[in-house]
Amino acid sequence: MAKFSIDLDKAFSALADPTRRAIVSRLCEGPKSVSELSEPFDLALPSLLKHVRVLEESGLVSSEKIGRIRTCKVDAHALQETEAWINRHVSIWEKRLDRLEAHIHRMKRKN
Amino acid sequence: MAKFSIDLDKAFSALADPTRRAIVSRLCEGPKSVSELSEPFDLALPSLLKHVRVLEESGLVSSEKIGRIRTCKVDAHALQETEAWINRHVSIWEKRLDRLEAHIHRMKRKN
DNA sequence: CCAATACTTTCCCACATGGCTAAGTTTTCA
DNA sequence: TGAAAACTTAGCCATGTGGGAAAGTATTGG
Repeated sequence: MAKFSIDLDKAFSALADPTRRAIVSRLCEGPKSVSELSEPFDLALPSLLKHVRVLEESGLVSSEKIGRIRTCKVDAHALQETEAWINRHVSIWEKRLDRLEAHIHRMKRKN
Repeated sequence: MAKFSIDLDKAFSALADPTRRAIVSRLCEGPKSVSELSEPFDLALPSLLKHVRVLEESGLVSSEKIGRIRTCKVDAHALQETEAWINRHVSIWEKRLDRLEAHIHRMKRKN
């Protein structure tokens, strides 16, 4: 099976921070420069930039610098992969939950 | 709107650790005691216990101590809530991605 | 060509996290 | 009752994370 091109550890921990979830949400509205991105946050630029770097490392966001402006955008491909993984994982959980419930049911019968 | 009873920050950061994802997976097979849980891991008991505590704080796992044995299990309710949130969020992302793609499409036309 | 703009780098700090060992505590069983 | 089992607590350590200020580096626009 093909290896994941996204890293779950990195994806989950990237999304564990509310500021970063907000950044992803804003970028879903359309690409933005670093300073545009920083507007709604009460954060110094270097701090915001760190969040952007974390999101880039996770593969959820990508950016390109043209002239003096770095434009950031959501990486549609990575998002779709994340979504695909989530769907798969949720279905695994569902199956296991069914088993768990069946197990609990059996236990109750025995009492 | 009703407040979430699970905390996204905590849920995501709980799942960001591979050991904790493995614990959740094992618990999906059925409830387990702390020492049963620890078997496949090369971890001292207190370290494993810390992971369990993190999962409990996130609401994904619950446990009960009877006698000297603490039995841990996946919290089906919290899992379903997490799943529900994920589904909702993915659909928000999809809508926004559509908008993003439409935006890119418009940009391309202008060139 | 020089000032303003837009990052970027380089530190620094406080606190959280993940690991450990050692020393409890509480139950259970012989 | 007294040792073994199953956690639990306390404390230590190294590393990672999220925040900042200050100074540096390109790129413009006038």
